[in-house]
Amino acid sequence: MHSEVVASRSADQRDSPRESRNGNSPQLDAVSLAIIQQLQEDGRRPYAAIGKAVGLSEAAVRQRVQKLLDQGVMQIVAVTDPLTVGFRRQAMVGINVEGDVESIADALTGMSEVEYVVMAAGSFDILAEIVCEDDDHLLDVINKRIRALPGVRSTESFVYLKLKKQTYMWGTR
Amino acid sequence: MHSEVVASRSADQRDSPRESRNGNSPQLDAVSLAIIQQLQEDGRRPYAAIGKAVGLSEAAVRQRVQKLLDQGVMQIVAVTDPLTVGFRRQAMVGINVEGDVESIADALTGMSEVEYVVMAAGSFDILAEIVCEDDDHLLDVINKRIRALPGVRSTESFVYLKLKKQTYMWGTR
DNA sequence: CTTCAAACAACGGATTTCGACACTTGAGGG
DNA sequence: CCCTCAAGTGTCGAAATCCGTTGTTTGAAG
Repeated sequence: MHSEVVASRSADQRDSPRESRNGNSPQLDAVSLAIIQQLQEDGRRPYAAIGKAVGLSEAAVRQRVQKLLDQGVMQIVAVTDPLTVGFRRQAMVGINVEGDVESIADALTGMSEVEYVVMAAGSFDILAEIVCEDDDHLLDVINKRIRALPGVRSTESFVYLKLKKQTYMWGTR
Repeated sequence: MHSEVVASRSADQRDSPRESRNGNSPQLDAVSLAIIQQLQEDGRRPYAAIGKAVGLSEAAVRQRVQKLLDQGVMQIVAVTDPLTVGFRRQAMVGINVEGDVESIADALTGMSEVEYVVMAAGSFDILAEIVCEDDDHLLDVINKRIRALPGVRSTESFVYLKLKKQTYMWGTR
């Protein structure tokens, strides 16, 4: 009744489970999409309930979910507003680069204060979101670490005042 | 050793479980922080395992987690890179506003294509992340919907080329 | 036709979830 | 000082879930 799904010789890549799921787009089928959608609504929804919703057995759902996690296509995590959890300063930093953009992006990816890195088109080459404990920490990261990277031409910072919305529900529309 | 936390007779508030957890910062204690950290590593980790890690009973962890979810402090969800899941165009939009910034932010919050809204300091008043299916859709949202809002003075868009990092692990450092 | 690997369903035991009840502690109020 | 109330925590048992295993089917390759 439902078929295809990609080959995907499983798990031998042992690299980071949550960074840069780039390279290959595993070509998700409708069933996997439906599973992801279920888990976007509730990351703890039981496998059996998901199976009923998408027309698969509990075991099959479990296999699919495990594979999606292993492949790095999806993470199931708790998400918070850092400002409510003790991190007092947060900012988006727009960065202009001369030379290899991707190597700069990789360097940012390695910084623990940087939660989000995107290569973009427009007046910034890279957008990076930074989470810090206080002003000193933020200043340090931006001025001492990011601006110090060779190839960074300029940066512009946007300090967060208030987080108004944060969703992961593209599936529900 | 650990205390406060509310009763949480469960679920009767049916409002949005995931938008604007602003207003009150519920003042989290160290134990709740530790619980959140556990769930940032694995959103499906069993309560008993979390309890062992943070020094609490399973039931106590269950109550705390439920309360954190009810309060909107935390969500447990599946997170993906939209680009790998069929959404071909994604962008960050910087917005300048004249008049009431918050009402514009609220309007953006109501749009399903807008996944992320932040009020910021700097050369933009608001940053909004948009997820669309294709170029036409993106163009429509930016030009017809966002720019049409009364009070929006100007916008600048940064189309995403590649998502390099996306984590929620501030707890682990 | 045979072989092989992947996906799935079925099953059973271990684990987890979840509601209910009881105990402890601390803050007020009479 | 005692009482009461509220919040947090621990224990327990039944129901549900998770998870490894096994066997079947399907599709592609040899």
